[in-house]
Amino acid sequence: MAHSETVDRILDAAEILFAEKGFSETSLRMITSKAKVNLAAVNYHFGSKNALIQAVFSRFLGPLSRLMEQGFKEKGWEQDGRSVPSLEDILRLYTRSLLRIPTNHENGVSIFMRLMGLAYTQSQGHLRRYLEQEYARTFRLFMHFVKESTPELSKEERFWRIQFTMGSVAFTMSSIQQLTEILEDSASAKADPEAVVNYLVPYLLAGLQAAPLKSKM
Amino acid sequence: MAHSETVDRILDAAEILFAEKGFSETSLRMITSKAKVNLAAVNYHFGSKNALIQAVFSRFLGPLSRLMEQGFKEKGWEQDGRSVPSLEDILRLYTRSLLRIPTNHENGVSIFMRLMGLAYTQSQGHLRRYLEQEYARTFRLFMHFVKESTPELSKEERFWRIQFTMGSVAFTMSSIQQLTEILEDSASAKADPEAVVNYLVPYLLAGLQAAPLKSKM
DNA sequence: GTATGTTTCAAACATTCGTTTGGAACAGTT
DNA sequence: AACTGTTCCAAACGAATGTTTGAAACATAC
Repeated sequence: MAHSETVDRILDAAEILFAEKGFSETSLRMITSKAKVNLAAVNYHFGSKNALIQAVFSRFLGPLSRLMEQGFKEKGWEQDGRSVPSLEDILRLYTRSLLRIPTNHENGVSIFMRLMGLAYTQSQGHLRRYLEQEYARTFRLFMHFVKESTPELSKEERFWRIQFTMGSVAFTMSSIQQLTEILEDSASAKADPEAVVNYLVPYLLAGLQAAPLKSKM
Repeated sequence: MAHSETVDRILDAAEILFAEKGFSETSLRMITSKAKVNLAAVNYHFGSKNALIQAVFSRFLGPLSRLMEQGFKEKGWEQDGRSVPSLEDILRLYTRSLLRIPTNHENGVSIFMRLMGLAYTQSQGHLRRYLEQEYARTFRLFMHFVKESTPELSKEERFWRIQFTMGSVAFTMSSIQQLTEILEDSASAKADPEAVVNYLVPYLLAGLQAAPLKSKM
């Protein structure tokens, strides 16, 4: 249940394989052979494959939630209070929290982002439900801040812009590995997640703050 | 091979189920029972499940490519020529082409967009290869126009912004069905793909044209 | 040392998967 | 009528899946 050598090995192997191939395309046998544990270990320690998938996520999500809420407090932001952080501050806090998730592997951050992208697009019913339940609080907080920072937008327009924003993040992060490889072939610079975020924030900021379209062309 | 009642029924059922569940999560038996044809019909007419997946895409991509190239010619844009369309014109042309793909079902456009999103995130090797090969021309044309319209951006910055843009489109469209349902619950307006595009274009435009970040915070 | 609770392991389980098979049904031609 | 090529269909195939089993191995306590 709690901590164990075997449990960690399974989680380490699983998160890598899930990120590489997706959930359905990764079999328990791939995981257990990569982790060098017995096949039955997954069902023994986690109960089922779906439970393992959720366990992989919660190992990331726990620390991430704590990082974000800690950031709120440090900056003195309160949901009920009157302080209204700027959009850039909000985006910076969220992206920086993402980048600072503690992980085992070197590419842990990339892996987690890829997993989040997969979770959103690959419509695994149980996972979506789990994330919504586990993350409703953090997500609503983000919505709240965006709302206070973009009072000029209509409710609908703001809703869609948040979707576009999440789409950029999820999609980019879900393919960040392949993308950086493409870029490193042509250009010379090594593109780590931190650099990508520095490109991402101004883009998202401009999109969220854009003047709405008045009339259709 | 060519046209047949059975072939169409299989394609119709397959594209809906793929869009709903994903490729790996959809079995041939689900498809054939929904299409009310024999299980062996898929392998008889298409050869394999992977070939069926590609057939589903080519039924969309053929008309889409023709719509886009027709748009280029109508506007007098040429890849080698000197005419430099504005970014907004480019985005408008691409999104309008997407919206005008001829389909059988009522929600055909949403289905196709969802499929494109899945194709990009769900790393189906064969499908990615097929799309890159089939679509290289159209994609490079888009890159070319964006490059000419954003001369102030560095090569790297432009690369990433194009990724962010594609992410917004792919992600939003891949979940447009669920998202509109959410919105229709809270708000009253019905959000069809055309309306979403009218929200999307200004957002993307602003992001692509944003001033690059000078220094890291 | 014996007993107890936990973890590991090889083997088997039942299902489901994509694919193949061989003949029936059908259409068109000679 | 007899032949030919295409399409359909029930049935089966082998492989792979997630899960379960029951005994072995291990550790810890009495």
